[in-house]
Amino acid sequence: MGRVETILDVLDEMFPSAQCELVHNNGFELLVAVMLSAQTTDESVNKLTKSLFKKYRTPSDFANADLAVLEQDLRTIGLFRNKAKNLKTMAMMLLEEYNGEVPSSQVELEKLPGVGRKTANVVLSVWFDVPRIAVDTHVERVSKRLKLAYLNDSVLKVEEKLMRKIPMNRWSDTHHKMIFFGRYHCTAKRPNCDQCKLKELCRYPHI
DNA sequence: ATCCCGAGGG
DNA sequence: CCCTCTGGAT
Repeated sequence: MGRVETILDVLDEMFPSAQCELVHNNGFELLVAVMLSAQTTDESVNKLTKSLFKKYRTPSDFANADLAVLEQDLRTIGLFRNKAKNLKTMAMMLLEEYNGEVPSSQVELEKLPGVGRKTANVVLSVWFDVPRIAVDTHVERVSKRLKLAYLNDSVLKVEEKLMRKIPMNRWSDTHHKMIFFGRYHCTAKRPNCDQCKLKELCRYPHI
């Protein structure tokens, strides 16, 4: 059995139902939650959005918000000043250019402030069901440890290699399984190598 | 390459 | 104390 097949089998067995853990009720809430999740655990994001989405329900609510107030409402997560500014401007752009709707193309999404390739890929994949692999810190670390990419590959290079090696109809679920694997098992610090079924395929501790 | 930046874990 | 968390803009 090939390396990729082995990895997919083990991931299927470990996390049969991995999915997006950011709580959201619509595409706009998902976009906001993903923007908030940069350098922040989704647990912290969910704790925040639980109250945030009661106060800010629509793009208009963010667009019309006083920036200083919005900053204070985001104070419990990292990078809150950047995120407040980006959310307000993003919401204004949705109203002006997209009739208040979240655009469904990569190019349009990446025009929004604070939205880069990773965030756009998550929205496309999770909300619009477009096959994408969003490479975040977990996916990058796991991919490099399991030799699906070289250590000096950029995140874009990692994404290209994953798309080439993994069947397209497996991109979405495998992405989430790699997230879970990285978050709960193959952690950045002190990974659980003892009972890891992928130990033989791994270059750790050399990254 | 560097900055932004709070919460949680070890 | 230090490191990490589903990054993006400059």
